[in-house]
Amino acid sequence: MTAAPAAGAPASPGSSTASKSEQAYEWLHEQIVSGDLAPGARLVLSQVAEKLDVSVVPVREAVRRLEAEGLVTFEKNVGATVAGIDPTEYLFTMQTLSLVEGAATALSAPSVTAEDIAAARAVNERMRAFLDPDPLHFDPVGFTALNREFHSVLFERCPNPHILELVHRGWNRLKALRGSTFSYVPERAAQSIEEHEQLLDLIERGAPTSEVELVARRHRSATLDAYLAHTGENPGFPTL
Amino acid sequence: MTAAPAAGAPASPGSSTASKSEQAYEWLHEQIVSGDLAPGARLVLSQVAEKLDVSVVPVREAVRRLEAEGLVTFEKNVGATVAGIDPTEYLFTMQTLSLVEGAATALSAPSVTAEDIAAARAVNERMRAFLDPDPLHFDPVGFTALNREFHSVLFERCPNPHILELVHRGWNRLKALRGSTFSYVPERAAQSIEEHEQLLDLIERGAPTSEVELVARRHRSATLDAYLAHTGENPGFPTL
DNA sequence: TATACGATTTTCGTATACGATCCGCGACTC
DNA sequence: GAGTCGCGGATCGTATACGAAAATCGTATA
Repeated sequence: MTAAPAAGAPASPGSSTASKSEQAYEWLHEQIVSGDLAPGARLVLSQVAEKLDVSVVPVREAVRRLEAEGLVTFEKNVGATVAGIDPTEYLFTMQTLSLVEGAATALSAPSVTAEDIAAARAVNERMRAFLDPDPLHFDPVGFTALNREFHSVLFERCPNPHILELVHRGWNRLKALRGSTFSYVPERAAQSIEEHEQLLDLIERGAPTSEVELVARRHRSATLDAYLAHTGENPGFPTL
Repeated sequence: MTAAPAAGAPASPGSSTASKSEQAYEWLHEQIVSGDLAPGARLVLSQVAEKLDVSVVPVREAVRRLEAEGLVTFEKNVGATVAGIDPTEYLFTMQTLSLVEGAATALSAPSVTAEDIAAARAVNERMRAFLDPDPLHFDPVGFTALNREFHSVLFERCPNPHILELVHRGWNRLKALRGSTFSYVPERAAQSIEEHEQLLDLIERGAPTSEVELVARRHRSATLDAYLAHTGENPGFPTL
């Protein structure tokens, strides 16, 4: 993952020594987004503490931060579990991401350089390569990773740090709830790549902010719609 | 403040005893949004702990949660301070709020009842009353409170809990950084009331979601623009 | 007088200890 | 035999204690 700092992490480059609380946070965060800790898994403070060779106090703080980010749920006197089992959660997360990512992409657009565009195109071509050989053993995980890399290039220059962080959080949540949309609806992959081209063209030729936002938002909404169509579900709430 | 639960607060009504960590969180949250703790104020853990008659450990947790919400900033080995001094912070917060509140209002619209509309109209009339007597001693604080009440009615039915929480956080941040826009640009108040009417009409007649979103977003952006025009500043970043 | 250095103080960071709460299992009663 | 009560293990919640880092202030020196 290229440019995807742990959302909310202080991550000051010059920080000499990371506090243990920070270590615990990073370790847990990594375990969760990498999928080593599956959704629903219990997080026992003392066990985590022992594993990292620290006391429970820093671990508690780390868990609280993860809770605020929505990566874990916490119940008083019961404990923490890795969040994200519920499928409606997936819907809400995708919808929120379409909102904030659309905005972030639009706000980034004016600052995106020709090099950025070129880099994004390169990533998109690598995604296309994933498609070609044989539609049958398509690798949704690798494809999704590239997908994030592609979009990262386009939204990382967002000047509004709040919105940018919301985008990071959204992506992290999605990564935590394993199986991306592309696992369920591989057909969507090809269309996605085409929309990426369209988006790049738009940015390249300096299209109005509002238009970039709309296209970026729809791009993600379309992925969500594909998922819904596949599961035969009804959103249960209005679409933006 | 009618419907404005502390964002992210577990707040289960049946929770018999609130943990001390929870108490500390609520107390600090209240102090901050009410303005009793001004932006920039230092939060010394031991002092807060003593004041609440608890140990520092629960206070630390509370501060971490507030940090994740953006109400306080935290520096390693230095301590926590109430966030929100920077004027650019204000810009970013308003911009983010315009994004998420616009969406929340649009998503709520289909669920808004005739009673809701009536309630909102009533609030808007009370706002108008604030205006009438004499433009000179206009009360921006009271006006802002009503303003939040008005908008609360329109976005609280948002079915996406993530987006709704983001809206709450945005409003809380704004409240923390004292002096609303209306303090600086009282002229904006009158126009704001008119836009409220317009928004209500739109929702009442079941306008398309996208239109509601646009109007709600612009309504907030316009307040931001008024502020910028007043300070003579340039956004420094694109507008949505 | 300005500056650099070092001691002191303040405050944070973490470990350890102990009480409180919840959950599961077995015994007792109807 | 089914349901309920009570006990014990597991885990969380918080207090206290001590070490570490940073800020502050005073002093000595150029």
